[in-house]
Amino acid sequence: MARYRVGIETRERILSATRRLLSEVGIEGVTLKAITDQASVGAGSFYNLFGSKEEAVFEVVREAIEAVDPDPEGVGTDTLADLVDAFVTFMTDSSPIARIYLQLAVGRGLTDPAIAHRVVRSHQRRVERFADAWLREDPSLSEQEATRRAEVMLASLTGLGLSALLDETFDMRAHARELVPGARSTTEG
Amino acid sequence: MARYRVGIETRERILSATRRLLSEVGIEGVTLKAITDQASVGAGSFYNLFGSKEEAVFEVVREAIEAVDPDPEGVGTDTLADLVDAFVTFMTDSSPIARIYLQLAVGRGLTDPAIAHRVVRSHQRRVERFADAWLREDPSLSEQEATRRAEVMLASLTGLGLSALLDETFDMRAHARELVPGARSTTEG
DNA sequence: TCCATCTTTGAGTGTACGCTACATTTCATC
DNA sequence: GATGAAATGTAGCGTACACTCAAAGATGGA
Repeated sequence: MARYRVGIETRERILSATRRLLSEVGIEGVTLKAITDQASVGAGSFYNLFGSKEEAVFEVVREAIEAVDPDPEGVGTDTLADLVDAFVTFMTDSSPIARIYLQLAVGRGLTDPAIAHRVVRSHQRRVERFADAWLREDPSLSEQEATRRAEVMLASLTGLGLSALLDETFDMRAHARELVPGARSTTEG
Repeated sequence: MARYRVGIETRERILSATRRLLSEVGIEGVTLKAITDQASVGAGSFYNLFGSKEEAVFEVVREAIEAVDPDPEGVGTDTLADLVDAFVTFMTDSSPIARIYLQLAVGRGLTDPAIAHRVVRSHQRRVERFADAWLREDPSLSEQEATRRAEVMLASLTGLGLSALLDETFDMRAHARELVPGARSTTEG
């Protein structure tokens, strides 16, 4: 499937339409008709390239989950402030993808154990990364304590991100900055 | 509508069935047939008492949201620890309803501005309540600073709650306890 | 007991959905 | 330009859903 140039382009138009619909209308608004209309493609073409509607949705969602992770190259070197900053940027600048991610994690993850598992796994990877940064920040910490702090910090960031997505006037960056030790009450941009 | 005794009883059977379905099958499993079967009622009876399926679902969720707040009579007296405890209890003990609440707040709020507004409003009321508690805990705080801390605290609780709902092994209460100043590292139950 | 009013029933309506069948057109290769 | 594979558009299938309606039954004040 999708061996020729046009087929590949069509596939991308479909994914793009699906992504857009997911972020703007939510998972309930993603009907086959909506996708094919948005992509200017017939239903037959769709099923020539994807096995089911879910398959296209999953593809988009998979990309969204991966996009949460900040700059994979920086593993083991970035500071807490870097990680927090990357998370905030993801939530505010890439808000359509962030919306999809949260909608998926909450909307489907809470009922579908398979999705819940995926979300939890990627969450744990992020916790490890934050815990490492905590240890670098304060080497006297026990590994357990670092993990605990990472867990709370990520939970806070997720909650703040949720507020930001629901309320456009919410200044997520300012609040998030307060989570980083040593950065308290600084007003620098 | 529902002026006679039987009508009132039917209404309650329907709400009860809806509540049960919401918590056991999730919002997607709540079909009219499921509700009316579960309540042993014809579709016509349902529409004699409710204007739409959404109306019944909303009623159940509204009741659930009210249950989040600990003892509304105690406004202005409960401590931070009380408030945190009530939130944790809601998330862990009433987890089916908490699931629905989060699913609705996030799943719908992210796409429907009207719902987003409702969620933000009820969130702000809770923030005020937490801010008051912060001020009582530490009267030297400015109102602004108290609100800021309340905001972050609630975000953290929401995030931790999400983790708890996604991952059954997650100990939300232990993590939440660390958010309350002065409670650090205590292990008392 | 009567009877106006409230309540229940469930077959039926319209609609939206995911998906398929298939005839037609476009594409890459020779 | 002939060929076969790939890609496309459309009409429509079956299903599931929320919701309606007319007729029958239950209720309770007089």
